[in-house]
Amino acid sequence: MRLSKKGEYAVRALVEIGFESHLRPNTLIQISTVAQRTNIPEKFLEQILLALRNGGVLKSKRGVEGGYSLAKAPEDITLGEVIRLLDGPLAPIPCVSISAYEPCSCPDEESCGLRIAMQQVRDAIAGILDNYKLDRLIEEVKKHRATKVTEWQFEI
Amino acid sequence: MRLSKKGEYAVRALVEIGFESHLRPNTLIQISTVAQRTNIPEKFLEQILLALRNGGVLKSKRGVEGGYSLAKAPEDITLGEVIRLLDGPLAPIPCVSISAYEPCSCPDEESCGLRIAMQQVRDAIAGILDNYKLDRLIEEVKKHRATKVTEWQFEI
DNA sequence: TGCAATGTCGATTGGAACGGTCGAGTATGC
DNA sequence: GCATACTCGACCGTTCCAATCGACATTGCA
Repeated sequence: MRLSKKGEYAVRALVEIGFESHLRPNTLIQISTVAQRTNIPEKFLEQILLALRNGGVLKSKRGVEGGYSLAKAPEDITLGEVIRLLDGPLAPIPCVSISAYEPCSCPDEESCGLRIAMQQVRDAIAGILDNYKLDRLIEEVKKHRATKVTEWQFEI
Repeated sequence: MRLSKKGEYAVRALVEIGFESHLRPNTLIQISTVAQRTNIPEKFLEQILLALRNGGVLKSKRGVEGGYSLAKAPEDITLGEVIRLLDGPLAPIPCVSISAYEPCSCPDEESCGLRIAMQQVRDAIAGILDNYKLDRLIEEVKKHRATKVTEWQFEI
């Protein structure tokens, strides 16, 4: 029941990007900057941000003074959306997935007890992650960094 | 957020074994029989049942007329226990795991928004799976098979 | 006692997924 | 036309997964 590094990094990067555009609206932030601040390998982060861009969560601009910014408001980006984009369906087993259903090998799907249990797990996970919006995470970071903004300012 | 085949098979096999000892108390059931009825590759099932045995969920008897049976009452076996035995911790990321905590690479764990969200997911998953007992699954199968017991009887 | 049936266990394998890197290509602004 | 950035595809080592094989230990029974 693990979240992959890609999913983890994606959320962390998005929070950083969202936080930046909260501080300085209408500015772009570069991959290298995000990588430094979040502790994520730069080249790996690259393909994650690209996937987020193709998924419509980020937008980018090339060339000098280029970079990334959110493609929509933080309150319109859910964790569920982000994680699905990088890790695939949330459902623990394909036979309870809505977006990517596939029959399982069990002799009788209807009477499969595991399926009923996993349906509940799926609903619980989706219920949390699809209602967890990016703005909530950014708020959390904002609150926390405000207290140590003086030390933090000089770290760059 | 996937459940492995091992975890999936483990639960399905346990339901079958539990169902058998409900029908015919005090009898043992062999790996080969379970494999046939559940559609699980026999040799793979072998190492799963072994793990369950070492985890105290099953007990076995060797030799002719040997086989497996539950080591405790179905109402004392939870899905959480079984899945943890074969798939490790339920937590999506190690930094929210209780049984296998490990710090994550993020710069500030305390203000990490992802961590807070994942903590909720962890609690939700554990809340469901640790309260889902094997007897509930067996009951489900019993109810369902009762209606077609006549056809089913001659399949063996 | 000896054999066949059965469970136990370790080693191995093929393949996919994961985590990560490299280098060439392309758009942009000055 | 050059520096700066994103884009894209190939690659690589490791780990994990699902599954298999073969050897061995134990037991029941003739």
